[in-house]
This record gives sequence, C-alpha cells and structure tokens, in this order.
Amino acid sequence: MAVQAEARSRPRVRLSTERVLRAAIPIADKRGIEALTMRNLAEELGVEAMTLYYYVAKKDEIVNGILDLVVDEIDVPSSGGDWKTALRRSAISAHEVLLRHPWACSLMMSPARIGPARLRYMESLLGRLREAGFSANMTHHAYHALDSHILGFTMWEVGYSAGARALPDLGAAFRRQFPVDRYPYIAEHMGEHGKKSSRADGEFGFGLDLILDGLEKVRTTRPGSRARTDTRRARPRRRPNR
Amino acid sequence: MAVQAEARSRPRVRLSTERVLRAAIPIADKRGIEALTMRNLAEELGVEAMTLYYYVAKKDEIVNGILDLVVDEIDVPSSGGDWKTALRRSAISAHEVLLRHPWACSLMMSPARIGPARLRYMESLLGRLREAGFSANMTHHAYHALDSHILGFTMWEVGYSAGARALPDLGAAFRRQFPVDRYPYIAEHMGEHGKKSSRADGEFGFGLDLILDGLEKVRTTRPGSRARTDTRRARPRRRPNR
DNA sequence: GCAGGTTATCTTACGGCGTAAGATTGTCAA
DNA sequence: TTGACAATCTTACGCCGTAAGATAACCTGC
Repeated sequence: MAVQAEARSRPRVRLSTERVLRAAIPIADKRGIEALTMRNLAEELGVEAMTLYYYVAKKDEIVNGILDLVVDEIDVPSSGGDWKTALRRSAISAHEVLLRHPWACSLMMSPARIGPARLRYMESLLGRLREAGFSANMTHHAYHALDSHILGFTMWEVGYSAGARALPDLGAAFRRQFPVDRYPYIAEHMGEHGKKSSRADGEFGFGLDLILDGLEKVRTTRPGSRARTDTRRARPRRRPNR
Repeated sequence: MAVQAEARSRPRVRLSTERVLRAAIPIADKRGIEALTMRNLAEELGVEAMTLYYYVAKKDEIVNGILDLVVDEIDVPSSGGDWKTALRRSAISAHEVLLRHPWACSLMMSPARIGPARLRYMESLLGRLREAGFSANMTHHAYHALDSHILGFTMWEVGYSAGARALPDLGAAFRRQFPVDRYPYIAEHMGEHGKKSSRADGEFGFGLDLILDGLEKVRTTRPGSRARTDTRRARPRRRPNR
C-alpha cells in the first residue's frame, strides 16, 4: 500500500529518460529510424506521445541519446601492446556495433551529433595514434582514414544487405535493371560483395589492413615530403548550379 | 499570336521535370536539404505544390534526380595516362562537387539512391582500377577505400564549416563545452582541421595520396598473403540491445 | 471561330509528423 | 484530509507528402 508499484490497476513501471532511450533503440533496429516517431515510441512504452516530453526536450535529444548509447558499445582501443592491433580491434568492434544498429551509420556522419561517448572514443583513438608516434597532422589524417573506412564501408554493407532483405534475389533484380554487358565492372563488384571472405574479420578487415599498413609506412613522414604525381585541380565539367 | 509564350498575362515558362530538378538544387544548396519541400519548391517555381506531381511521381524522385545531376558534375577518371593521376583528379573533382552541394554527401551514402550518373561513375572508376592491374577483389577494396575517403572526409569538412557558419567562433564554443584539458587530443585535432594545408589540394589530397600510395603497394597482392597481426574478434562491452 | 479533347494547373482534403499549452490525475508529506 | 508537486494526458496547431478531382489553358479539326 505504501508502494503501489506492482498494483494491478497500474502495472506501469515509472518512466525515465533512460527507459525512453532504451525503448527507442529496438524500434530503430527493427523497423528503421524513420519508424522512430514520438507516437510509436510512446505506444511502445504504453504512454501518450506528449508524456515523452517530460523526459526529453526535443525528439533530437532522443536521436542523439540513442546514438551515443550505441557509440558507447564500441570497444575503445586498448592502451597496451601494438598500436595496430589495438586500432584494428577497436575498428572491428565499431563495425560489429554498426551492423547491429544500421541506422547509426548515417547519423554518426553528422558532426552535429557528437555526444560524450563519441568524444571519449575520438579522444582515445587520437591518443593511441599520437602515442604510436604519429605527428599531429598525421594523426588527423589517420583518424579520418579509419573513421571513413569504418562508416563508409559499413554503410555499403548495410545498404547492400538491406536491399537483399527487401528483394530476396538482389543479384537477379540488379542484372535485370543494369545489364551485365553495359556495366561489367559493376557486376563484378557486386559479385565481390556477395562473396564471403576467406578472412575471419571479413572484407571489412581487409580494407582496414590496407589502411593500417599504409599508416605504418608513413608514420614518421612529414606532409609535403612525399611523392606527388599531379596536384592540379580538376576542371569542372559544368558550371556550379546557379 | 500562335506562340503566346511571352504574353504578359502569363509570363510563366512552361514547367518540365528538368526545370523542377534544376530549381530544387539551389534550394538544397542554400537553405539545406530539409528546406526542400514540395511547397517551397513549388513556390520557387511560381506554382502550387501539387503541380509538381505532374512532373514527378514522388518527392523521392526529385531527391534522387538532383543527386544524380550532382554526381554527373563529377569528372570521371580519364582513360589515358597514369592510373593514380586519373583517380586523383576524379577524386578531387568529386570533393569539389560535394563541397558545392553539401547535402549530397549523406544522400550518396545510401545505396538505394544510385542513379544512371552514379553507375557511370562507378563503372569508369572500377574499370580504371581493373585496367591498372588490380584483381577483382583488390578493385573492390580500392573502390571502397576511395569512396569512403571522399564521402567520409568531405562530410567532416562540410559539417565543420557548417558549424563554423552557424557559430562564428566554433573553436571558442568548442573549448567551452569540451575543456581542452579533458580532451587534449580532440583539441589538437580540431586545430588541424582549422589549419590550412600547404598543399594545393588541401588536407583532402593528403589523405587521398595516403590511400593511392597504399593501393599501389598492394596492386599485385592477393588476399590472405599479407601479414596479419591479430584478427580475433573484439569482445562486446555490453550485450546488443534487446 | 468555335467545339471538343487533351494537357497542365489548382483546390480541397487527409493522415501523420513534432510539439505548445494547459487540464487532469496520482502520490505523498503535513 | 488537504494541498502541493510530479507525472501524465487532452487538445490543438502548423508543417509535411500526397490522393482525388475540379478547373483552366491550349491545340486541333471543322
């Protein structure tokens, strides 16, 4: 009677920002980020839409919140041992997390959505690079190279498998729309996507090593000292619009 | 009298799908992709919203359409000469185009939005790699490495400068929110973003060469034959949600 | 020159979205 | 029991994409 939490008349557990965010993630995972509406989320929690505004100021706060929760699932590079090993482990962890939460890829691309977990992740990654002997400028590039690969590659994977789920025989559908004889290289490329890799860490790991090995080679190089072939600007094919 | 196109009473030029798309691009460029609504676009064209549906079936057709127009601005790698030079030129062209149309970055990430121009671009890029002697598998990785760098790096740039535009002194705002002593490496990283590069093609070109040089080194390598350090999977820090 | 059909445009309306404002209920201390 | 405060719900607004159908402009053939 003092505590009526488990009373039959009102079986609801008290809401909280944490519970709101935790309920939002499976919705985005299962039904896609566009299904994450205030009304859907409220229904999932057995509550009216406006009630959520007691716990968050705007929907954006929910989106940023779940993104940061997901980023927090990523293993930060360990501090001991080989830097390449540490960075690879962390990158593979990020890859796994993003495959679990496909909607997170594109959101992570937006610098406007950087939260505490993301800062922690960035800081430790940058720190590991600096400690490994990279210059500030090299670290900057190494960070972007790794980050771009993780997000860019995973996004293709996610899109590809989403397409495959929607269209059982994606390959055949593709071949119908884009005849192999007109786009032979793309057809081959799609084939590579379909193939399963000989590696434990998949095709993702292969591209990752490409970058890590490349980074190792330039670890002590300074900008400008490397061979260039042609740095002329490309000539625009047409005027910028308007 | 037969042709009343320039009659004063109705100074409107006839609409067309082309005109609709051409009007959509500057809206997205200047006011952001979220300002590109059917009502805004119609107003820009001096017409009612529903009129647009005479020229396109869904809004998505407009989005895909302008994206493909933008992709078509990118210089495809030339067929003669050094493959690295050709790929660099094309990548730099892509970078320039994306800086002109910042909204296009995230859209290009979605494989659902691949149009004819994109196919042409992919095909020629893949073809250039294959002709340069890359295996099918290597070409696959080279493509993703380049693509990820172009989109990933540019997206950071775009986000950074968008932030700088919204908040005149982004650096100071950042320092207030994330004290330098807690995130020294991030502070340093932001500094690198602010610096202007010693190169004609900017920091973008530097990362690009990192990849191109790396690719050259593995051009004739087969998957699996390269040194690995640790391919164990990362241990998840917490259970996948739900 | 005008009738009829076609092509292009506009009007109205619907359901869904995020959310502002304020009413209502539930809970607990005095 | 009462009153205050915390939590939730109701109603409503303006935006969005777009379905359905009315209306206007234009062209063709007589």
